[in-house]
Amino acid sequence: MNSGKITIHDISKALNIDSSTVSRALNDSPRVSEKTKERILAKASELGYQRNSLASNLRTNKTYTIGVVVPRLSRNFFSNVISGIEETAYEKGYSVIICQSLESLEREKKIMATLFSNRVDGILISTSMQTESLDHLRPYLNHGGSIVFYDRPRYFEGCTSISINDYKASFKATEHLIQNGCKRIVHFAGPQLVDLYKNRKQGYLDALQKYNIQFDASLIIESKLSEADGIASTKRALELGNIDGIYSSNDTAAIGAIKHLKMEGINIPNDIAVVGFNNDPISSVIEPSLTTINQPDFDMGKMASHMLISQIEDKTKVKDSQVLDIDLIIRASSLKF
Amino acid sequence: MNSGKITIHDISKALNIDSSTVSRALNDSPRVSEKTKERILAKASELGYQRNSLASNLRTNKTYTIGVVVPRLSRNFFSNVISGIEETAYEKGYSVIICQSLESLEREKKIMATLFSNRVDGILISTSMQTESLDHLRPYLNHGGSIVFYDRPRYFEGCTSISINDYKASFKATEHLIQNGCKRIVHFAGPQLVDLYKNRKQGYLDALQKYNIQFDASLIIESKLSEADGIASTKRALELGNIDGIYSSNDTAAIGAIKHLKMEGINIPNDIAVVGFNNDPISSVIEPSLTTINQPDFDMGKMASHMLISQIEDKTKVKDSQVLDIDLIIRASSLKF
DNA sequence: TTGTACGCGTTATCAA
DNA sequence: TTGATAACGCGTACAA
Repeated sequence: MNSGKITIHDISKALNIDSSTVSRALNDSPRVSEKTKERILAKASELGYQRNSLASNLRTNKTYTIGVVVPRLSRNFFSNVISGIEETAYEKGYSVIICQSLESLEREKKIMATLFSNRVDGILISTSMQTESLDHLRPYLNHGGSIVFYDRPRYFEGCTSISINDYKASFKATEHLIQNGCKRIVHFAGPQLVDLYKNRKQGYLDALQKYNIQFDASLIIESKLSEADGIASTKRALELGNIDGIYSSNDTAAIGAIKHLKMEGINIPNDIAVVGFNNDPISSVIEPSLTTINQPDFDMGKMASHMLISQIEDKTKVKDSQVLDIDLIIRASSLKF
Repeated sequence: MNSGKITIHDISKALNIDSSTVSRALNDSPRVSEKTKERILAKASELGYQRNSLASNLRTNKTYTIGVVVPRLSRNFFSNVISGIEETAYEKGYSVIICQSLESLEREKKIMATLFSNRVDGILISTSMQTESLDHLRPYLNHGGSIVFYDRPRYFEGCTSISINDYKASFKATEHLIQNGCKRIVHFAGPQLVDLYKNRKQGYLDALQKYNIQFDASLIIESKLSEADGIASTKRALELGNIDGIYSSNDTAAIGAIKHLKMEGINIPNDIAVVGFNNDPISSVIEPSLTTINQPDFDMGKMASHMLISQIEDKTKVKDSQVLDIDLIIRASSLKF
């Protein structure tokens, strides 16, 4: 009982051994005889001793904790990334503090201050959509902290990033539609202030160019890519006439498209083929099942966590940013007969 | 630059003011004159001072951190709960440490030790499927920590729980099938060592009884409720003959059922109606769309977080456990003509 | 192998 | 209103 207030000094007194020896024993130092080590460990568990990491961390200036800043936890993609992060962190003996920016720069700044004051050993961050300048990260870096960007890569003072090759994925997706006979492909683009969506658009454009398909600016419809946006964009696309393919920057909007096309009695894929991006669980369930890009979310989290921890533990080795490849998952929505 | 190593002593020296006064100023204590307060704050930001919470926490024995133990982050339900937890915690000035047990008791024990040693102010936990005894929580409680159980309620030493009325929800779901003409309803039950699944089964049983439908033990098929389990269970159900309804303890298995029934050319809902549990995003997309139980996951997280923090901040007030109500979302899979 | 002595950065207590 | 001092619990040079 009352096991929480036991300190090394209590063990020290109970055994008439100096607290420094107790400390060494608990840290399994070789500079303590096996015999006293055993006595100490026995007493520790008898008293229900639990180390106070606060004191230990203060003393050693090391917390075995990493901070994760995520735009929004409830998005499937991010929660899978975090799941991966947590897994690797756990294996390496690190705890994970999670904070959501909700795409707000102000929150992101507060979060950085909190993580700093808690002296986390490193930070994994996917910056908010509002974040342009990265000045608020500087104090933490100057302090000697390590930062790795995930999902949304940034170039910043020797920090590394881990992300997905959006351009290439997008190129592949568009190419796939072309090879399945599409000539007039509408692109549902995301907010162009986000690099990731810019890259997806560029991949689309370059694929068209490679196959000598003439570019028509009206075929690019920008939105925030919600399901409702997908429906609205589809309506606009149908008004353009002669559309035979839709490539959406995410699955959510693509699902909207499929729903609307079905309602209009348009055959997918023969009249209009559809390709999405993300490989949401839904994409395999909807009918017709949705061709899409699979992102290695879980693995991305594992790798990010791995990169960060190896940077924390071996500062000398400068690592390179990583760009993960992506798979095109071909399903019914794009295979014309 | 080098802004990380600034302590209150540096400010103290630079201004020739004692560090205790600096500390008071930084904590906005009323016992410092406005004038010196201003000077101190100015100097602090000039030097790029960042408080060291480790030291502060050690001294005050308070961390403004709560630990969350979750069986599996990548499940939609849990990530939404955590999203809610994080939201309320952030509002109240608490950070959140997240740990996954992956349904392993061994991991859960380690996690408890870590959270304890980090002196988190409170813990929100959904115990693993392997967890029967709660002895590993005792040291933390004795220490004076607060624990709130979420999703999977437990009775334990004055701790409170927040959960969902699984029994009632299950009763409702089964009743709905009966009222739609089902006479022989198969129940996909989850692992019966988990209370939650026990309650769901009981709700099913009691609904049958209320409507004088004779009980047939072979109609209850237990599994871990993966999609593959759902398919396997459906095969077994079909062998039983004369089935006209399936009530599954989660959507995942229900989706498996729908897929298999469609493959067999069985009409849903006219031949066999299907009801799930969880209101996964998929449930509204699959065809036919799935009737299911909606759980207020995000709100549950907010409330859990709220309960815990108010317990932390006002130990005297003993709160009651909460049971949240649930909605039956009626869709195409259960409406017979 | 063990003990001595001190410091990590902050805050609480007491005195001025 | 401010200053001096000790204490939170642990880890580590250094000495023995």
